[in-house]
Amino acid sequence: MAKIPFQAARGTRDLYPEDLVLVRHLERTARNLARSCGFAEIRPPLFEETRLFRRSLGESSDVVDKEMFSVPRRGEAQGDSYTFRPEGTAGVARAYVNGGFAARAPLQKWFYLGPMFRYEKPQKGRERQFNQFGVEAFGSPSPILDAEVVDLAMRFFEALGFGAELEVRVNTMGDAADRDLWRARLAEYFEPQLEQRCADCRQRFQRNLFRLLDCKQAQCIELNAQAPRLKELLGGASAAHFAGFLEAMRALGRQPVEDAGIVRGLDYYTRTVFEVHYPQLGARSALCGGGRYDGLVEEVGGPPTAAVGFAIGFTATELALAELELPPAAQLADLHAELAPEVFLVAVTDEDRLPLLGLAGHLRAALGVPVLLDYRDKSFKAQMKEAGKSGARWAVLLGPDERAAGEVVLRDLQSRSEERVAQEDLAGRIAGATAQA
RNA sequence: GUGGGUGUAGCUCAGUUGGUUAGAGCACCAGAUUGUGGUUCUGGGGGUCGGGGGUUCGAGUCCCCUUACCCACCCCA
Repeated sequence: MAKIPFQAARGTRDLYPEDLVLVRHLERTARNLARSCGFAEIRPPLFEETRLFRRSLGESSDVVDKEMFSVPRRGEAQGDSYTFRPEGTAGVARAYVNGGFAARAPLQKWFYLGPMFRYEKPQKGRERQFNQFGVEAFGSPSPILDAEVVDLAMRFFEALGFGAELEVRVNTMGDAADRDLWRARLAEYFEPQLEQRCADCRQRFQRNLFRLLDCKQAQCIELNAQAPRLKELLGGASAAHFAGFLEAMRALGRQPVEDAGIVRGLDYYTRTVFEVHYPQLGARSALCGGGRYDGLVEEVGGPPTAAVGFAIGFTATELALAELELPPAAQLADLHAELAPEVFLVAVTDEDRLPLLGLAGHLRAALGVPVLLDYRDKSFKAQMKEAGKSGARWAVLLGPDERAAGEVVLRDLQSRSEERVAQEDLAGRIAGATAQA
């Protein structure tokens, strides 16, 4: 490859107009769906004080341990460093507290769209900057809310065209007390068998006990079969919550798959946790993760507040869509039509260029549609070529004859038919024809 | 952080056992007589063969280093 002085930073990519067609489609789908469920958009800053993430995600999480994009502060006292958000929940919870919602309007259902940052080694389906769609609902411990949140995630993928194989896997992490008990039991159970387990598991035993449960090594899977199950240690309130959640899911017509291996990587989860999978995609089938985090708001300085949410990564979603050949060709063509101009103005001679510029301004103001013309001194014929290639519906031709008569030639580039139209009637004529079609 | 693969025009790739001025398709630009597009034809611009070093009479082709990207592991969206 030729020597290029600069390139996009590792793990980042440029989204060109062509790429944004799909991104906007995802965002539009997310916005419409979220709004229909009563979620309002929120946009917290892209970076926060580092300690917010340390506190909320947990010191031992991989994200905090080695994946943070942090920048030192300068000249501002000895403040904490800043970190570009590796996920959305912590910042949204912080915003909830700062906005004083706990006191004035505790029930809030919010969603966000935007980039997240993790300092990881990039590979397929993983970037250092990636977009997420997430929702967070604060102020209710009701399992009905959990179910509605999960349902929203499912509907997002359904709206994009994912088929009936879409699957939601659920589990419960219990509350803090349940988890302490479970952690102790697991430690007792795992310790004597460490010798027989894989090296990764011996590492995990120190770092994050729960992760031993979703190890993929054959011998570890076997050993996990007899491991103490949280479900059996669950306190009454947590058990009732999980049962209520499953019931609400059924009321929504969902059949969640219970999977004790769903153990999310961040510390803040309590009770309900879930992932949306599309098994057809194999190893990369997880498209969405989320759950309840009743302790987080308090953790970041607010009053005890129940909350539940999820995050969907667009990188994985885009990969999955490509795999499934979605959106279908016809819809994709419609989406790409956004890039095409409506009208392309063509000058027959150089003397027609300035009058055409005036006409362009007039049409843009009157119609509010994209109107293009040539800026490269192309010949009349070349301009026609460009008009055709641009995907414009209409070509408007202006030559000396038309100029003398105060008219233009309006050509329909699809039907190849054309007519002469008075310049003052042009906008109305185009608007009329478009409305008819 | 660990391991593997790849790196030739904007894009997708050819380049024989190392041998003269490095090619194709697509894209781009311009023409194919007088004011009309998407097909076709002709012509054109564009590459220090990722970078550095070495072997050789001679390297895109062999060796070493380096860098970027990709893929897998870890972990996750």
